Amino acid sequence: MDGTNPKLYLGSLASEKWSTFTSSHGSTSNINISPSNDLFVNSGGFSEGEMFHGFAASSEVSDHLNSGITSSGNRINFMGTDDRNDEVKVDAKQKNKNKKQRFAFQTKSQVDILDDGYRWRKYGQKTVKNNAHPRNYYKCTYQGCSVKKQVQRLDKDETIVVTTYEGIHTHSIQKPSDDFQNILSEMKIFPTS
DNA sequence: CGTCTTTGACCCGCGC
DNA sequence: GCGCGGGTCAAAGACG
Repeated sequence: MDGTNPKLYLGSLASEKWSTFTSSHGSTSNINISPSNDLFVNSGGFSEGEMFHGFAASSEVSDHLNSGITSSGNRINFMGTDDRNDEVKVDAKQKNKNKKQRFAFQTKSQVDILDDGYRWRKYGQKTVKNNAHPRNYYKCTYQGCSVKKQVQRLDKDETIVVTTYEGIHTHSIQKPSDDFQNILSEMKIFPTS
């Protein structure tokens, strides 16, 4: 529409230091973050055949993600969604609880909310630790659909908005957004070197 | 009026 | 068990 449209962020966050994520056991980690600066995905990936905002949860995507994770034993490198630098521990119990599908990405944008074609109702706002900017909570307004999303700016770089989706929509999109489709189509998943 | 936002209260898991 | 951090509820208000 105009110059305020969100743009895919292709900056240099990947060069920043990584944190260490330690799970109490094996393979399916709670947080799987691609080191690429424009996209990160967490919570165990997607199931075959599911669609998420035009992202096919294909094995191809999963493979890319898996190959993008440096894993040795229980240790997985990631870059925190909330800019934490500390060590985070997650046990098996918590992992099973957090089984919801999660999907997050960063955009460089002046506006917090980007039109993704769905209707959202804001139901909360919280100030989070170590971040001057509040986190906003939204829920899909479609009846029976319980998809949520969180929107938050990075503390270090307030031009960057982190949007985290949780869940899979039980319905089709009502008002397709060309802007958002463009963003998705520009996204790439880079394997870790 | 219907719809969405604001905002303090409430709740809950976790670490000390 | 208590406090903290983070997620949600819901009453009241804003706005078309």
